[in-house]
Amino acid sequence: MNAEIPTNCFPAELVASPGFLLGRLGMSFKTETMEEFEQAGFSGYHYSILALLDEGSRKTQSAIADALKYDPSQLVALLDGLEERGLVERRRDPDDRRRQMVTLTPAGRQQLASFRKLVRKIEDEFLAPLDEDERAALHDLLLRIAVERDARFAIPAAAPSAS
Amino acid sequence: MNAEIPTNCFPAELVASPGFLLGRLGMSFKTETMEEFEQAGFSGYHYSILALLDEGSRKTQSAIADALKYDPSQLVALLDGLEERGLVERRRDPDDRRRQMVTLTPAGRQQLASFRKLVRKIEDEFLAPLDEDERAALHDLLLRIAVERDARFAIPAAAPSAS
DNA sequence: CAGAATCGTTGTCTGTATCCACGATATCCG
DNA sequence: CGGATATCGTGGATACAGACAACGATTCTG
Repeated sequence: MNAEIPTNCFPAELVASPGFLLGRLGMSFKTETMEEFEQAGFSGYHYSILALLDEGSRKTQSAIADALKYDPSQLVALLDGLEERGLVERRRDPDDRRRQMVTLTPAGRQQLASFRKLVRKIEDEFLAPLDEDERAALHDLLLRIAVERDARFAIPAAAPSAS
Repeated sequence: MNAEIPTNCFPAELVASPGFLLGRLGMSFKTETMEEFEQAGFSGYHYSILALLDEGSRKTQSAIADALKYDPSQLVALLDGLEERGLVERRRDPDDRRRQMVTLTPAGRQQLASFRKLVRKIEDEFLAPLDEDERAALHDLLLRIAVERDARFAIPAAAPSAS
């Protein structure tokens, strides 16, 4: 009858579910972002770390791991990568020599700016079918869900009116 | 120093990004769903397969794999699990004995109903902070992005009374 | 000062997805 | 009709990230 309904389409009942779409699109976005970052020799995790460091100046590794919900052992390798490229510095906290204080270097800040540009590009492509208002609406809806589920999403009011 | 900004919160610049929220929430939803299904002795993939079979009656394994973007070898194990429980049947297509025609059994249909209830529950909890209209708005926005990115999301017109 | 706790680090381990090779069957083409 | 080639489902091997546990160094507690 209709060659228009190729067998290869999703079950309508799944497509009708916001959760399913959320899962698929979220995964999709994450994958794409990761690919773009890897193509640049980094991972999305690196960006998150740099962004975090840019806000609160000095952080210990456990603070970073805690904020981003990364496994501490995972964080070691990530910071190694960043340090090798001179984007962050690790120094022992003189007050507590168990701790490593991680700080952003000027080169790190520069790299962060580059990351931001990349992320904006990816996001812009991804949200292409939506206009400005719709993107804002989407963000609002998602944020409300997120905050409900994890207090870490709550904006500290001091947000620098990004974009 | 500032108890107001607990160190364990996300960078504002990430929270301000719809893409970041999408990725996090999508992953979160997927994980939760998977946990719930595993707790019932299944995986989310099983649900997708059953839902797909419920729509187009007879499907070959490659058609399923193609529609759901599963690896064929992955599908084997999934169908094994479903078949062991008597939820689907595999029969050689007499017209092409290479093919396995997979069909839903009555028990499979029953299990599918149970899955639907479970999914509805999970989704309802997840979207708790949103009312009906907002959920619809969210779904609409996500769907538009999804369709743009993958034609398989296009609804075959036979779905709601729309069209 | 002794014991317990914390921090960063290393190594391991498990589960998952991806990729490849195989037997069976079907199609194509001489 | 027959041999080469392609497709389908299957099983096995591989690669890989994420979770977990053990360790030295340091600090805190009593």
